[in-house]
Amino acid sequence: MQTERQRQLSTAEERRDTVLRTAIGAFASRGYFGTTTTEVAKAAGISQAYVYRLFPSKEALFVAVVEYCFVRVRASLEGGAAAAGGSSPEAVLSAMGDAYARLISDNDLLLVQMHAQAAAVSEPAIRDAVRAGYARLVEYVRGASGGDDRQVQEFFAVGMLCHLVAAMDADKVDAPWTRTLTAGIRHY
Amino acid sequence: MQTERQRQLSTAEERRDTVLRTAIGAFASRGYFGTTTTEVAKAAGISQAYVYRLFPSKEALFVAVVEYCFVRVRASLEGGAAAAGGSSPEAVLSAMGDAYARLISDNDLLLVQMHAQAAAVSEPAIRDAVRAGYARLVEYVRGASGGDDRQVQEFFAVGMLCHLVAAMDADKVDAPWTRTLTAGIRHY
DNA sequence: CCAAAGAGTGAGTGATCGACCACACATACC
DNA sequence: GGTATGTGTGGTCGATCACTCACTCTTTGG
Repeated sequence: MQTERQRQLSTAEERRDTVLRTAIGAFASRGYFGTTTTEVAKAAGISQAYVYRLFPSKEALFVAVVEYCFVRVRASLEGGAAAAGGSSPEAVLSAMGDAYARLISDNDLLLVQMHAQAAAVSEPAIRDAVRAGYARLVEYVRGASGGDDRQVQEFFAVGMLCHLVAAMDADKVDAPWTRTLTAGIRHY
Repeated sequence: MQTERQRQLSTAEERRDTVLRTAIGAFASRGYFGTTTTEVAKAAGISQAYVYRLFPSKEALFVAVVEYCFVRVRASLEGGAAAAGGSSPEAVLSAMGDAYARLISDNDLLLVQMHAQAAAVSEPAIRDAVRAGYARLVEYVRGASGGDDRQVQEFFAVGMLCHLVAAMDADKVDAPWTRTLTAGIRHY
């Protein structure tokens, strides 16, 4: 029987995609400095040595993960904007916020963003990636929503507040101060 | 000549203070995971071994640094509130924001805060310190300003936006998106 | 069927990490 | 002066880090 032989090995391109997807979970808890390439390899189901076949360095790997996160965030905002149609800036921004809240109901994406910002201070390559990511994000939000500077700024300020809430797991604490910080922030 | 013999050795308490002050600069760029105890020791002018005489572990040291940062932030806000007298919530919050902006004109304090938030995800002791710090800060801002939930939340949201701006060194980039994010944010 | 190219790994490399100990020196107290 | 206590360091520990190399197995194409 001449059955169509199934491939056992993935192509390098497929593996790179797998690594990018799974590395988000690996980097989420301990960030760039605190996460080892062994942990990334384990999450992707490959050997640590092969990580270095797919990416030239840990830094390049992390930068690729960060860029991948920005792509997903942007795709999520596009979905939100599309759902809102061409209505008022307030409505579009609200729909975007809602889509973003759904995207990060699993916190990993958000945590990687936060760790990337922290690592951006000392690692120029990461800083460039974060800058480029936010540059595209800000301009996209401005264009798609039609909001003014103040509205766009508030949109990102609230997003940053989400980072703080998620990092502290403030949802788990029932107190006046957490209710103040999380007021009006959607959570799925 | 019986001159008053000068002490050559510091007391452990003085050394601990020195370490806390200087460790802010050490932890600022690479955070909890990325900063070595050797770097902390060098910044304080003592041997790495002695760091472990003064603090039981790297984690306990970092927690102490974070708590020290919160104390300084709170003192700064108190100064701002005092300068504003007992005027309207908006005026007090503005004065606090101004005092805070002066405090972090040197970015180290702000960067440590950001790194602490990031490390809080995986290190329970750090998370507790960050939670406690923000709990006190939120309640203090609420009480001293007399602002409502929305005003207090916005105060901290803008603060978080400051973190992002500082991490990316967005001031150094002259572009529409950086102007949007940094609009109205004081900087000394 | 065979050879070139690609996928994938075990077993390391030197360097560096957090932590620790034995020991030297300074101070305080009697 | 002597001794108990506190300040401070050099040297080193096992573990672990990012990264590399030699090698095996699979797939492709003629």
